[in-house]
Amino acid sequence: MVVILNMRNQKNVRLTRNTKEVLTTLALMIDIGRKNRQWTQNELAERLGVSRHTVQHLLKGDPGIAIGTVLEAAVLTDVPLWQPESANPVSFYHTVAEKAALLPSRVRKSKVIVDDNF
Amino acid sequence: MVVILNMRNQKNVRLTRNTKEVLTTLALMIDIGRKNRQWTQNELAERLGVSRHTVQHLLKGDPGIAIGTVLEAAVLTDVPLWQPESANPVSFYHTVAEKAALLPSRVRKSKVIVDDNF
DNA sequence: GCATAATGTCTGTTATAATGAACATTAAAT
DNA sequence: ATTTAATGTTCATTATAACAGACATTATGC
Repeated sequence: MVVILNMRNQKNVRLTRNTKEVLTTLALMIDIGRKNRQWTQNELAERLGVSRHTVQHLLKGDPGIAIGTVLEAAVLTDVPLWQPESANPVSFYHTVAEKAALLPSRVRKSKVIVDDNF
Repeated sequence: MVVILNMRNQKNVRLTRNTKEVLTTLALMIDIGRKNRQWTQNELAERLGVSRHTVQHLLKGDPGIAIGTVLEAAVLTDVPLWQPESANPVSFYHTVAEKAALLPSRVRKSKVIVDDNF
């Protein structure tokens, strides 16, 4: 017998070890950027337009924080996401968008494709 | 006179053009991974432990989705975050952690440092 | 060592993200 | 062309992220 209880919100989303690793690393990089810029948690909160309370959770790697807020923090503190250094985000987006355009708009179970080289 | 109204939640967090770009690119990459794996939105939702509704918002680049959910989706669909190909996540984390350990635990306004090379 | 600003931690409240369900639409396989 | 599964869209409800505020702790600059 399997009982699923309240499988509804972020708190109950099972996170892989990998995901936790990425999450804490990202938070750490943002905090490093913040310190290098000599910003207090309050200053970062103001720049983001959120409360200090939220920033603290963000810096701890809380999985429940809105992704928009976290990415904005990453951008403000110059944390590199994909592009190692060069390769501006816009052109990278277009590269991805072009790949996406080649795929069918829906998935329908029949043939099997396992290929995704970014 | 400056009026700040309801500057409280994710909906009101101003996002940079850059952040939006990153957000939609990430969502697109996840969707590509999903399709390559022949997963329906429902299947992805089940694997994530969230509703299909949430998955749809996630795939549209909704900034309000919990970052834990989005990163988990990225991991499940093999979307690379930082490391172009090699460099496993664990060692990368330690590299960042070591950098962080060298910084003071608090920020106090006096001298100015502007350096953050990841 | 001292002063104090920065950070840690807690609480009650509010806004909203996430949910489930239902129905409409549309693209892919036949 | 037809069938039907996948996706799009809406809605009321519920769980919780984010909030303000207050106080405790502690690291940093002096």
